[in-house]
Amino acid sequence: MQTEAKDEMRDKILDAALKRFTHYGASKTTMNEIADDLHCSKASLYYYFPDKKALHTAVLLKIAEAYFQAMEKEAAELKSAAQALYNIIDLRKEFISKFCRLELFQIIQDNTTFFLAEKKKAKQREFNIHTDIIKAGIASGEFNATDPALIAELLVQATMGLRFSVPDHIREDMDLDDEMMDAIIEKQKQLLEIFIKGLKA
Amino acid sequence: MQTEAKDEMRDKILDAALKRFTHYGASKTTMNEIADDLHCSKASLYYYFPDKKALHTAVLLKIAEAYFQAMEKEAAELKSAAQALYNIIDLRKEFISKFCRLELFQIIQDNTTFFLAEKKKAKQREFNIHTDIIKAGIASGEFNATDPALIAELLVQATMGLRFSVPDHIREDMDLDDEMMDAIIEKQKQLLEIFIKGLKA
DNA sequence: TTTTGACCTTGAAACTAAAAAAGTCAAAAA
DNA sequence: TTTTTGACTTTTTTAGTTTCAAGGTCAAAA
Repeated sequence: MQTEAKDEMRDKILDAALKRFTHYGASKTTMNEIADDLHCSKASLYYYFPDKKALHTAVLLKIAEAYFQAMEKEAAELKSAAQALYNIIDLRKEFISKFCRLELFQIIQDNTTFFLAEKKKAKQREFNIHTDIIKAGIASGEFNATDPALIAELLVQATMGLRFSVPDHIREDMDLDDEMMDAIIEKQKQLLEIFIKGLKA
Repeated sequence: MQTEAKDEMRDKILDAALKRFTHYGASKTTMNEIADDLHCSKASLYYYFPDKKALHTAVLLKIAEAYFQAMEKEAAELKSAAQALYNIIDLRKEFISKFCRLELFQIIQDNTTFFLAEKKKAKQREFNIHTDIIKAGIASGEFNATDPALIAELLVQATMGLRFSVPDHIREDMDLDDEMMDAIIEKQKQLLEIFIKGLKA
């Protein structure tokens, strides 16, 4: 069966690409370099991916999948809804630290219909995870709210927004140093604390 | 006395510049155009302002002053702390709608030591206003919190952050259409609602 | 003290050429 | 038949250059 071997090669390409991207950034990585790493020809890459953008997208989708699965695991195994929300903040930090060098922002800036749709799906998935956690919190009597979905969206957006409003200037590459990162995480947790209090009221 | 007349001319220049900036954007406005509007020579402008950036800065400081004074008035006349916080959201919207065409972002991107310091001062002033409102809320028994300054900073940053996290993409010029603007204001008020509940707990 | 015309200087577009990387394809290999 | 490849074309990026509008200066005038 051809598809098995094909999927395997596809995966090898994704791994090689991810390595290059994390090390040198997506924009500085050429198709030839990836091919050389794999000891194959550039033309082979084009047998598996229609173009460079498709490769970028596939890499991004792959790591996004890992991110969401980690979150979903957190949500599934939760003991306390509040604790799950705190843990997700740390999870997100880990993810960003790990993959910030990819220059995802470049890919994410792409505003084609396809990509806007993918972004929307990803946002929705994150909202849903939070909705489930908040629902669990309501069910257990930990929280008190009527519209979990609305609350979840608001919480995610308010938390993410701090990433932009806490730094005193937004760098072009949207990158931030460790110190700033920690300051943001700290603020996110402070906000979550008040937010949770608000949900208990 | 020369300073009086000088200040008057300086003000006329600022008004003319503001008009041009709001109509065509700061980057599309030339010193010659401003001079022509005032029926004076470009060289005259340079008698009052050392360079174009100084003019930009002076215009920005002028409208910022009006913005802060409106906020401070709101804070001074407050009946309910919660209501004051809601009103400030509307005040901010009004301000942004009015001056978004200036292309302030360009000026704000300037990261010289001087400008970073000015930005810091402005942020601090906004924090202070919020701190005072929250302190008033605590004093009146409306809120229950131990660190008003920390809460104020968090509230401002969380609110402002929504400006970036609610839109599905951040435009280069940081501009947003009316529809998006309304969505953001709505979110800001929702957040404020929960935030205030959290402060009452 | 303030204004100005004439002048100098600078920086952002607008081209250009060269290089590098993206992308294609017919033929070979598996 | 599926996969791979070298040799090829096309597109994009970069670096160098020119040009011109806009920024900025100054000595003289008002």
